[in-house]
Amino acid sequence: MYLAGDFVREIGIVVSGRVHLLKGDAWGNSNIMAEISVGGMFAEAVVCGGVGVLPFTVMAAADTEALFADFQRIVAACPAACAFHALLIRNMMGILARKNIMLAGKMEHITKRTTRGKLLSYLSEQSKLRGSRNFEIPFNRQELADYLSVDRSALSAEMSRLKSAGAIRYRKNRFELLGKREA
Amino acid sequence: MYLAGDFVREIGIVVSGRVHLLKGDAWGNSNIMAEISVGGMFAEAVVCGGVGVLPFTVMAAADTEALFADFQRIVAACPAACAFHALLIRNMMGILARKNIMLAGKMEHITKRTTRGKLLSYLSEQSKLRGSRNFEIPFNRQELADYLSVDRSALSAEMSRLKSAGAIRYRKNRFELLGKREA
DNA sequence: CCAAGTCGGTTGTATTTGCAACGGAAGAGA
DNA sequence: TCTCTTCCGTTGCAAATACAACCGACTTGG
Repeated sequence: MYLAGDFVREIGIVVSGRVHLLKGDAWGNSNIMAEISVGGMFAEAVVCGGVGVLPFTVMAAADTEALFADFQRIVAACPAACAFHALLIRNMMGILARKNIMLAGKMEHITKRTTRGKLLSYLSEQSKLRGSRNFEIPFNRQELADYLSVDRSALSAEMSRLKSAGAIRYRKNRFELLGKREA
Repeated sequence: MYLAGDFVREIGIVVSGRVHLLKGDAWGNSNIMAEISVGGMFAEAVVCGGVGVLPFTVMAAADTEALFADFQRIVAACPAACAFHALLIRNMMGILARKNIMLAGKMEHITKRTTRGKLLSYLSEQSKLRGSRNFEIPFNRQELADYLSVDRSALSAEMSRLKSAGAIRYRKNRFELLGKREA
């Protein structure tokens, strides 16, 4: 277990079991921010960014085996000579870059102030992603609501309003964007 | 100018002038997501992540000079031999990692559903960051409201309530967290 | 000293949202 | 078929929020 504020040099990789990332506020409340399951990685940004100070607490949620890699040393040790290390770094760069894209995309939806804005932003992105105005999304209602951080029933209600306004059509997780612009 | 959806292989660096990143939705509306000024970088995550497809439109906002670097080739060209390239990749990894941390941190605040939650989450983080319950933040009210994506006056009002509840104290951009836990 | 601008707190109101509860539809399994 | 469960749309209501407007404190420049 690592505590928030600890200085870490090692990236963690969950080999078996699972790990919870906890965040505590200044008043002593804490809650689970994420669960890392087998194959998942944690603390990679902190280590690769050279920050070192953990912004969360890492706690095993069950009998867990984790692998720790001193990435700082890997990065520093053989600056140019070793093909393996160069590949590791390149792969890590790719992982971090893709995570950046995911985070930036989600941020774009969530920063919209209304449920309608968040929903349309998300649907618009998905539509472009699939290259069609008719597409399926990988979430059910509850998951979508969590992703956009809104209430499920409020999301359902908003979807109904958009449907009766003629902006979208949907059934289950298949959506179609129509011509009316209601953004 | 690059259009959203274009395939890019090159990272852009603004040498003079400035560049706007635009996002358009499925209904034809578009708005400015970010402004990159001199020294700033764009499209780096897309290129480094190997995704290639731009999720936004890049447009010069004035007479602008930009430098384009084919990072894909830098990464691929000399897989291990060249010390310069290895350093470039390491630095890029660091940049992406730190950006990840910033994004994840902001996400944590914004996903709170109430203004109070967002504010306390932010203040709590700042407090830990500075290592004291008495600290200054780098935002004025309007900037803080924008960062947390809430209304400025609503933010002010919430701060007043927290103050009279005995949870925080503040003057200008200096804050103090008190004992009462109102999270 | 005055005028104009900026910043931030307050208030009132119309909207929006979260929340709890209910009910129908669809699917799984006995 | 019957029951149990899950998913999701709907509704009513209390609470939270955005929005617009206003005001006072401060600052800046003349």
